[in-house]
Amino acid sequence: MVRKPTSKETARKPNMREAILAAAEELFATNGFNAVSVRDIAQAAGANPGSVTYHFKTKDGLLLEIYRRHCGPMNLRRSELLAAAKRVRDLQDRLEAVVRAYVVPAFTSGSDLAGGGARFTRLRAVMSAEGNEVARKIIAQTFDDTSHAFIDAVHESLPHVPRTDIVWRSHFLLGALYYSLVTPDRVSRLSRGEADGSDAASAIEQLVQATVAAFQAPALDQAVPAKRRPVVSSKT
Amino acid sequence: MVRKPTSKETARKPNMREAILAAAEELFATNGFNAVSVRDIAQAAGANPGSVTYHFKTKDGLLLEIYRRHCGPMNLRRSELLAAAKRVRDLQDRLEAVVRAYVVPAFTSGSDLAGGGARFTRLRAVMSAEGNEVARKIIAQTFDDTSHAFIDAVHESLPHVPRTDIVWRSHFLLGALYYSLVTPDRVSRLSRGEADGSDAASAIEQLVQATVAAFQAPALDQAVPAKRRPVVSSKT
DNA sequence: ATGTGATTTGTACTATCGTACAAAAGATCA
DNA sequence: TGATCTTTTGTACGATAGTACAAATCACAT
Repeated sequence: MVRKPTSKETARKPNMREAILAAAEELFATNGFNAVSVRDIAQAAGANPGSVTYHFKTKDGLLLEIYRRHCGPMNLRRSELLAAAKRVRDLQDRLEAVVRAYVVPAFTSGSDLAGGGARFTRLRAVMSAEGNEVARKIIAQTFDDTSHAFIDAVHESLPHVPRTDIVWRSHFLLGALYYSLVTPDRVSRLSRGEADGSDAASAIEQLVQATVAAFQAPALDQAVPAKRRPVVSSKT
Repeated sequence: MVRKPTSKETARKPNMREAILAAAEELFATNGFNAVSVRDIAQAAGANPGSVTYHFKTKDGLLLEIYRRHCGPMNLRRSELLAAAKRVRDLQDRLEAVVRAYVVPAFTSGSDLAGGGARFTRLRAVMSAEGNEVARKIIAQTFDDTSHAFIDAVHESLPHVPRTDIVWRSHFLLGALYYSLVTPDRVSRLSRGEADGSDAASAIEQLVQATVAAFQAPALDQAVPAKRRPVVSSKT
């Protein structure tokens, strides 16, 4: 409707397919999958609803393509950073480098996809929360390898911590990472404006620092030696 | 149970209202708000779709009532546990008790609502991820007080850590907490069966231990060079 | 310029959504 | 019992969902 029969020189539409992907990514990441209609996406991309069907066949197909578009580059970037991190000699520094190799690609773009890192990570967070079927399949078969590699690398830096504990803590890391991208405003609010939750650099530094410390916590087995128990007693 | 006396005040029938609430809570928590239809809820509760409208007027009203049902008891429980935790003398033990006061009510039932703790927390996680409007309003005005009280309590145990850092780390804690309830299977999978992600006791212990360590991490200020003060720029 | 294949548009179809509302069924008490 | 209030049922309505598809339009090699 807003279409203007201007000359072809002015605003040349580079690629409608890309516009649809970008719009869908943004809308899915902020509102969830089911809350966004194909018409919403088309409108945001300045396209026709039928165009979405043409390029991606179904709404699920569109989501699938978004994943396909990002998974490769992000995992590649993680592998590179992880490989580099493993070459750090000092164990303490290596741990931090390993954590950073996991965190940084999630916040920043890992390829030519403009600023896609944080947006795609947020998308994954939302799809994960919604229990989206399409997402779950891809995630499990695409990211588990990376996660295992990450866990192993952390374990190498912390041989005295049981692998189980490391799995838990890396799980917490991912949850914290997701949540930081989902509701950054909460950080700003709770800090009474002293911190900006949507500042990626701050988020990364804070997350890396906190996570390294969490990984370095004593193993759980010997940490609960029957001394502590008093406060948690009440139960229903 | 099968009392004979009739009093208009007490509700003791096979309450359909309760069944609808429980079914909605479960379905929303696992599939998100928009993916679940009123008819799905009615069917799961063994009720008629019209019954949902009768009791809760709208779908939003149903979600609202779920929140109303849980917020009070959970915050009350947290306040009690936090008050008890603050009486712990040893600073190290107190910090752990404070964290536990925040974590435990999220995993376990805080009232007579059967096993509602974890389910409701998961619901909150999902609504948060979906950016649900109804949820956001209630959350901000109901949980921010609790969060501030928690942050202050942590800060008292760690006076040398800037409040901003504590806000970030408590934010990470909530993210980790949410994610543990959203995809517990991931923990089981990544640990190759050695850990059970859906075991609340393990999750609590792991989360408390990791979080205490994260809170105790050195302050960030000296870890990050200058170049701070980016101020909140208007975002999209 | 023209033909050809790729893309975009407009529209229509069916299914399902949230919600409304009248009638049926229970419950309560004079 | 019959009157009255509460709850449940059944059904219907308008809106919107995902998708299909033919017509219109565009890009470009010839």
